[in-house]
Amino acid sequence: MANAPRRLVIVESPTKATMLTRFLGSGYVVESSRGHIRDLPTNASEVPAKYKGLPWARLGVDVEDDFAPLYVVSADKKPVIRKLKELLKDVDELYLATDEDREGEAIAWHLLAELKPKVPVKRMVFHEITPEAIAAAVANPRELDIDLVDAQETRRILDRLYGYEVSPVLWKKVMPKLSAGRVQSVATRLVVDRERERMAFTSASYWDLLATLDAGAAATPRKFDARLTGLNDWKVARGADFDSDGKLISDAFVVDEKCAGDLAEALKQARFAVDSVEAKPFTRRPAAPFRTTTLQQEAGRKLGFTTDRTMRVAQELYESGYITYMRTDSVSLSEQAITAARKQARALYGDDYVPASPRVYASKVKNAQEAHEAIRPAGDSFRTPAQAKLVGDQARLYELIWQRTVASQMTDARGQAVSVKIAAELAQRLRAGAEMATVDIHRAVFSASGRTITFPGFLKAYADVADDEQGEQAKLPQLAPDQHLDLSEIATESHQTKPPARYTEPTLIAKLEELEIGRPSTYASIIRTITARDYVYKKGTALVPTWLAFAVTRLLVEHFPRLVDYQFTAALEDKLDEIAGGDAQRLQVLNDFFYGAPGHEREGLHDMATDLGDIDARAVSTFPIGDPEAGINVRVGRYGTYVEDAEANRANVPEDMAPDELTLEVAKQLLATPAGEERELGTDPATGHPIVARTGRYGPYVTEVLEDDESLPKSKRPKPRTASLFSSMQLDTVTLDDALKLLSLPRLVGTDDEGVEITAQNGRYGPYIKRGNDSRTLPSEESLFTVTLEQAKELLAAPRTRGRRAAAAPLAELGDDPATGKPLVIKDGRFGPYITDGEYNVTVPKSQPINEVSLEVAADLIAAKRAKGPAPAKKARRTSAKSSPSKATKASGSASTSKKTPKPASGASSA
DNA sequence: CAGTGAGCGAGCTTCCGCTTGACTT
Repeated sequence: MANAPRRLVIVESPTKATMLTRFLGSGYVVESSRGHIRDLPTNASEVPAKYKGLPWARLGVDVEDDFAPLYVVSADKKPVIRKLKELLKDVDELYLATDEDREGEAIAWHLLAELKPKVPVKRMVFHEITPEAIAAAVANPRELDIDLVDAQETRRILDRLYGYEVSPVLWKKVMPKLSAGRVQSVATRLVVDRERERMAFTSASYWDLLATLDAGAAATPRKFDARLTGLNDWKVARGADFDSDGKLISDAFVVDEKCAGDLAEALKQARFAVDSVEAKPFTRRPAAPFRTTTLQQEAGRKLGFTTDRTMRVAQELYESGYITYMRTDSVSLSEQAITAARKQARALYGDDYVPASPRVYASKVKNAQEAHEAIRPAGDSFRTPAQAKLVGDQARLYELIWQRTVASQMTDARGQAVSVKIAAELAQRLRAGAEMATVDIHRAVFSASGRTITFPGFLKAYADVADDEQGEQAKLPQLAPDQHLDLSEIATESHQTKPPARYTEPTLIAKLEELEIGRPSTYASIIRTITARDYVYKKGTALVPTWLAFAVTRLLVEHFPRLVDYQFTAALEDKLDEIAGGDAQRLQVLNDFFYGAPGHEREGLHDMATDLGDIDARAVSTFPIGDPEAGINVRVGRYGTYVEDAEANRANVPEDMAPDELTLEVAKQLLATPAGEERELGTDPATGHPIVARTGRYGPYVTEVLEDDESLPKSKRPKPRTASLFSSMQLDTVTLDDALKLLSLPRLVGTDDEGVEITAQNGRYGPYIKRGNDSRTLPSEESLFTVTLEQAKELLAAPRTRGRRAAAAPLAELGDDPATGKPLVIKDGRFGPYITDGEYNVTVPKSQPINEVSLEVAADLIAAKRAKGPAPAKKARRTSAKSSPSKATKASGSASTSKKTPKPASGASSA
């Protein structure tokens, strides 16, 4: 007993660890890493002190040394590492059982690098948790796949370089805090491009007829509907016959309103008879079991869940053991699951509903990594929804998953598709069409179709949305050619072609999956990111782009075209596969991406993100509305989006107005309406001008309304007096008296001995007095009205550096810097407490309590600052792209910027 | 996007993929 070897098995998910513990029994300790355990530092606070100040610290990747990454264990991962190290002390072997995909392999490698185990290490993989699978995994360990780890690291570094080099371009050219990335920027572009299609779309209108026909008392159903589809021997135009410009693209006949009305009238006298009946058998196969994206789509369509909600509920079901892992790109079921599904289908519906051999589904996802199974009920016999005894969202989502899984192992549905054509001969020819092309119509053709299910097969268990809609199709009676029909009702219907629909959360994610962008674990967060950045917002379920998204997308498309190319990620995936297969070098991939391929240095990210002179910030944010000749633009500004005409008149664009709603007419209307809310306070008795209170860019203010003399150019028109409210006043309570008082500013305080005027006024930094070019801040807003000439002269006589600054004593005096002899003090500044020696300033780190800052620490901080130099010198740009991939690696330091740690195989053979 | 005078210490924002954080007497 005591001699039996003890093993630590590390998996990624705690839930999986619990399940595994049950199967492995004594001798095994199973613990989880909870995902990745370390990563590149996200910001300066995560960069270890010894790397601070290095030019590449911001990136966490030393782009000058073969893109060596700097990895740190973030604060929330430290306890995990501590726990694992603790457990490692008492075992004889370590099994790294992270997922068998790129990320999982990398997690295993990071674990190895961080835990530095002294015991033998094995890499173990399994895709399903069954006794057999686990036994096989234990019996067949392998070594860590360093090429696969390399592929992951390349992906990680490239994403970092993209995100952290391009985002700052947006800060400079569009707005601070914006972001760009390989995934989010394409997601945003998709939504923007779709909106552009909608804006360019021209609708076409056409008409048709809907006839209700009576097949006689013996028929069931007796009445059915048929739609006009032909006239004489021409096809009648439908939506598909028009293109996005509203132009007819076929030789179909377009029925207009008059024609439709005339036809309806004429057809009341016509003879209707069945022309042809066509019946075709059809079969339908069940859909594959769920993977993450299809679950999100179906939960959205059938249950109305957002992707976030779907994933949250699925996580709950997974953690409580009801379903298998929910972040997967695989549609394959384990043997165990196939057996369970077939057994359940047979028990519930009978032998006829289960095919002779199991159905096998292959993944259609191109970059699928298949580390997990499809999403299905857990276990080797499924709990039916009733047995599961779940409630609420969990019950609904479980039922959906259960149905889809069981149905996926059931037989095809079979049925008959019937399509009927009915001809109506007009008693009199009808003349239709406009002057140029009039035609005679003598015959109208109507069509009706219906589907009947003869054997439901899998539909017994699971009907998808398409089936539901077809279920609503009216049944057709038995009909025979030449059978006479009576017209019961006839109605004209008008139709318009519709622009392409906006993306919804699930359809956007499905599109990203098709483009191989993003992973199951990130689909829901992609939506969160582009929403949080205000690139898109939801209108109902539709994703609508903002004008900000238009501006950002335009900048990227015009200046970083390669990075937002829809094929970029797919091509990258190919490269990563080559690296994983040992057929490509990561260094070359990164070099080409960052510095440009040899001879194409200009196309490297580094040059593109550095030379910003070409990017015209104003142009990027300006979009003409309608005809550019109209001179009306929509512009994305710091304070929101507005429209502007040639005379610089401006009006805000309401936040909930979708870009495709902002037509030229709407823009003109916006410009014609006075902006924003305002409150009329009354009339200035002195001038007769109305006085209003408004909220502006700098907060609430009052102003007088002058009649606009349209004949003068804007710059020549008289400017109305304006004044900010005092902080004691509010927009909805300010009175006319207050306003008049405010508008009386600036106040002439008096004239000094030299005859120079001293005035009191309110400004950007608050109240102040002014004498020529000299000024002093006043203590309060009220003092604008009370300050006397004497007080003003006194203020002006004092040096301006007095006042606040002199009053602000240092928070602490630390003593003299041993290096320079200068006194070090802590002062309170706009950005918090900082240490200064009079020349250099350093903000006190947040983690450091001010009263505990020692002289030594302060001196070190100042010294570090001094070492950086007085002004951050412009980074010298590399002139030669690296072309020698085989450079000596950096001396392997403790911070593990070097990747060449020995393989775990070192101890794999433990005999 | 209402207009208006100074002078002081900057430094941060951001990526994509893995995963679930937790307590206290």
